[in-house]
Amino acid sequence: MTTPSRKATIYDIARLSGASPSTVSAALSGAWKTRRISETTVETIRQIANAQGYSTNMQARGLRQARSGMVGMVIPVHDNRFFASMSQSFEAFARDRGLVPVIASSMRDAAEERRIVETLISYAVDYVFIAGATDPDSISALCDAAQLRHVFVDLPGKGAPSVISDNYHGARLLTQRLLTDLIPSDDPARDRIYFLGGVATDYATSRRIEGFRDVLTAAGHPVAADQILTCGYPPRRAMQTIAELCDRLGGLPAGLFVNSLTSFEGVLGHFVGLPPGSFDASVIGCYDYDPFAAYLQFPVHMVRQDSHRLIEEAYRLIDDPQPGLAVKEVEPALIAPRTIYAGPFGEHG
Amino acid sequence: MTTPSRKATIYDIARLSGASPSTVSAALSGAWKTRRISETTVETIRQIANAQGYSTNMQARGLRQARSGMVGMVIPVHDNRFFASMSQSFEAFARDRGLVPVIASSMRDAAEERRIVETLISYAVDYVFIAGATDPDSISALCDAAQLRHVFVDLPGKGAPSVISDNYHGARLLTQRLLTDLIPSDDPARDRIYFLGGVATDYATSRRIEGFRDVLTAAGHPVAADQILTCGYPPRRAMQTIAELCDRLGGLPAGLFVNSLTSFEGVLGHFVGLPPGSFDASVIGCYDYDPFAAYLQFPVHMVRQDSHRLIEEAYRLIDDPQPGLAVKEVEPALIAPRTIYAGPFGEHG
DNA sequence: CGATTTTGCACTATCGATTGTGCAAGTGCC
DNA sequence: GGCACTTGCACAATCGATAGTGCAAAATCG
Repeated sequence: MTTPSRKATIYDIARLSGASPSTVSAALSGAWKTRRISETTVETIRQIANAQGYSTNMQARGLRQARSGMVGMVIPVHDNRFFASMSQSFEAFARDRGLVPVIASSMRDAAEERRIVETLISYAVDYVFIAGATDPDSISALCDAAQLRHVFVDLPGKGAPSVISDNYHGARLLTQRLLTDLIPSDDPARDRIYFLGGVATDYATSRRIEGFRDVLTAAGHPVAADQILTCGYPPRRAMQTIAELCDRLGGLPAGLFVNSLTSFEGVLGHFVGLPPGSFDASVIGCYDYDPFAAYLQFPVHMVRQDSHRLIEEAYRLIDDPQPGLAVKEVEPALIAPRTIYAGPFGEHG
Repeated sequence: MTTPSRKATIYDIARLSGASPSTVSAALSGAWKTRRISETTVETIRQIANAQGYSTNMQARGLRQARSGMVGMVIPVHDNRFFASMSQSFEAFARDRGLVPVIASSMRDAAEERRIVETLISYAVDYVFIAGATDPDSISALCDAAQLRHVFVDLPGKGAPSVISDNYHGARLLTQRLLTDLIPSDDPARDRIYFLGGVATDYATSRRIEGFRDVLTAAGHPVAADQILTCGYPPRRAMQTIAELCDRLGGLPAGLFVNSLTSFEGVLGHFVGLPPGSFDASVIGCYDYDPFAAYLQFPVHMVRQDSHRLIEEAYRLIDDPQPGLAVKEVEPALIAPRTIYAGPFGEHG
């Protein structure tokens, strides 16, 4: 086996094998059956290609075929359990179908999101998934112009099929659970469940607030405006907000529905300053799951979104597009405190 | 603005503007200054291109230039805090230099790792980072054959520059810390610090064991073979191993050095069954950081690897390759229990 | 004003693959 | 043996961009 100074092409293999470039192409791309190339010729070519360390130039193939064999996915951030596990599933499914996954994060910035999609279009990805879209309509416009199939995940868009987590139902489950465990307080001010974190106009958050509100209202606990503390996602904001709340109430509320792990991180930052036993009279829940958060000093009920299913359904929608506008909802699960969840990728590290 | 049925090309823009395709190319690619195209012509072309929603076909450009404008990175898994935050940094740096990041996970499988690198080569990525390589030499051989610049991250290779976390030093820091907090037990069997998790032949783990051993030995606590429990990464294995250890010792050891978050997850799975107060006489540390793990019922000392710096240095090595074989080590930091780390991306969620 | 230089652009080959088409040699059948 | 098929492959066009080169018109100069 010689070491060629440049990468071998089908022309090199053609020269070495005495066949024509088109024959080499057919032999190596698998098209030889339909192109009536004899199996012996194919075998010869394969061996030479192997010896030369040949590999297809995907840019050339892609140019000719106007496809690239890549699938794109846009996520808000990588370093978040939910999205990271979506990435993992996305990649596994992509590989199953022989596609190359390209994952980019938008940092929740609409302009960045658009730029990413434009870039993916430039690279002729075969289709693209947009998770947690900031501006779905704008994305759909871009994709339509480029005739690019796309699916929204976790946050629905009007311009394309969507797969979302059933946030309303998840929030109901968690709220119900908190309500069941609630220890009535003699202090009426503290005797309520508070919703903390996220942005009220975000689709997911607004659905969760609806679920939260509906369950409480139905149980005869009307929800006041000051019970909904949508202070954004950063831990620091949540830390400040919970501190102010505790100040105002003169202690922890009877119940707390934390809307995201990052907010929960901030909540913990405050809790650490409290004396032990402070949590005994409170029930706490968090939308989203983290194995370590499940093992804190106090029990935490968590909701685990099924990112694997979300992606699975997204691929399904790409494969056979439904007539009309499909919105598929995937049920999340309530995870009891101190339970290690072993999911599709739960065993890896 | 009309909506073309297919994506506009430079030929369409050429027809519409009356210029030649090569002029259009130069105008839009930025090469017009050196190609002496007048600024008014460029402006006209730009407007038409804009109106047509033109975007460069990167496959065509890549084919011609034998580059793609993409940078590849291979990581073991996405859903792991350390690697996810590496992804985030990798992506940010890539975008800063106008490159498209492509991240793929190998699931710690050498064959998969090779396949990914071969694929990246097929797509003509400009260079590639391999994090936590399973078989670095084999990867280097592949890259050399394709004349592809590459850097190893977190686990060094002999065939290319490497940036690694200073595992030895990190392990020393953590061990020292555990030693300082150690509460001497009257039961000599339990009065030792145990190392739990990982695979002894893994580069990172072996370096950590060295650090662990050296600190203990120097402090007059020789390390017996049964103190090193490298049971792999999956939580379940760690859970079983710690259970057996506690059985054997008749309780928790005085100190525990857990080698990874996933192992720590398993350890917690066992701890949850123990009565409260069981941890009072033990000091516990974990190599790797997780904000929630830092807030458990008992204090946990954690080591935080600086993934951002690792990637930064990796890009540096790609930019100006050092003569000889560079191995850059990046220092990890010891994080006290109950501290929220706010790093480059610590504020997002 | 003629010679020389500069400006501004068009022409054309090229990157490495795929794909529609053409054609000679071989095969089967009567 | 002659005709119709089939087999097995080569030829050439093509995808959309970039880059080397050539050339007319405009500008500059003495």
